[in-house]
Amino acid sequence: MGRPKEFDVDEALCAALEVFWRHGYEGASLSDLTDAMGITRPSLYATYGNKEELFRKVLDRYEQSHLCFVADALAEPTARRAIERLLKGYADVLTDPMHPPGCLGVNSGVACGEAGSTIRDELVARRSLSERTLRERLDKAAADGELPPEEDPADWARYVMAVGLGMAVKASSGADRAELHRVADLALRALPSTCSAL
Amino acid sequence: MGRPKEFDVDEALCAALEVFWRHGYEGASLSDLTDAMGITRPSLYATYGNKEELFRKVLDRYEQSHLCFVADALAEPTARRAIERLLKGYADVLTDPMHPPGCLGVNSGVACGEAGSTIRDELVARRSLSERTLRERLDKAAADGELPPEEDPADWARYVMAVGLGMAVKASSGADRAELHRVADLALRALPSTCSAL
DNA sequence: GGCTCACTATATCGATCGGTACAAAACCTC
DNA sequence: GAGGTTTTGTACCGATCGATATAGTGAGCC
Repeated sequence: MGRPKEFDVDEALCAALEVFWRHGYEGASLSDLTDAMGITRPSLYATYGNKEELFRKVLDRYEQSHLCFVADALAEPTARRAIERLLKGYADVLTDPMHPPGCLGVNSGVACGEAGSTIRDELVARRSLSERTLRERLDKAAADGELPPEEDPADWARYVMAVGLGMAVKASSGADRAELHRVADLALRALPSTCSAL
Repeated sequence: MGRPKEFDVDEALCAALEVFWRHGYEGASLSDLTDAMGITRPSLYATYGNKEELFRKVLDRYEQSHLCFVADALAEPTARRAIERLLKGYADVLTDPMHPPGCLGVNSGVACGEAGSTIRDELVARRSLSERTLRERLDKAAADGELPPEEDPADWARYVMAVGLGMAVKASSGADRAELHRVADLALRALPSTCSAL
């Protein structure tokens, strides 16, 4: 019962994603958002809560629709293949002309004012979780003998994450897909030879 | 003639640097700045112009007082030593507990609203200049035979920059000095063996 | 001492920020 | 249709944004 919504909740969320992606969390104003989403301010609050909750919903959608390649990458049989697919897939997302350049999480969470500190913490936590997931994959590689015992999986996970984050900043600055793929190729050269043998 | 200033221009600039470094360009409000600088709003405008000009002055000071190690690093006799000193020195600055974590330029320039777009462009240009300077150092390495002819100095410069930028994001997220040094160590492993021989 | 000049402080500017109160409009059930 | 419920559009809230007008204050010069 009651009056039905005149807009598609998921479609509007997608429009909000575009705005947050381009301008970051604090850089995106409610006017920017409502304009892009094609809805009015009260509709936004009634449907998504407030700006912060909307951003969290956008984040979830972003991860499951643009970062979904991560799970497949980690499922690759070798650590080298996994890391390569991780970095190349990330490079593709960061420079896809269909979307704003760079990474939503990095664009929104590097620095902020007082208002965005909780969002910043949330993004730090999500990145930390990603690194942990990668480390666990590399733990497995170490157990399989793919990573020599003198190598620390945590160090390698941190290194791969750092390269990815750096690619994200470079993408925001205008780097294109080919450039980031070359970055990934050079980054892969650091892997121990026992990794590249497979 | 006239009434003398009651504050030290350079000291106040240093306080402004701290605020911008911590909160980014847009995240730092004029109230944050004047409070930290210990001066009133009209004094700020009379002395530094406006927020944007103040930030540019802060940027210049930042580069010459915290990024001054770059010139020394590039002057190292070998490319490997240069890159190592570049990354290690950068890691030290990013995690120096005397200052806010991360890089002023990265914290301020990844994403922004409408107001900060000219600042963003400026920061992109400065990073581009840094990468160009590094590439020219690697051109020399290639000419010296230190870098094999099949290796592209531009690719290596881009890779090193990406690693540095990634370390900056990780530092903003709480990574410490030792962690970033290990990232740098792994990044250095990618270098061709002809580089590491020296 | 008077004068000039640069700096300081208060108070405020219009614009925009995130967030809502209110009432008209559109749908359902009965 | 009538009543109840939800969404919509408008208009607005207090707070804060960057930026100033204006008046008062303190120093050097004649």
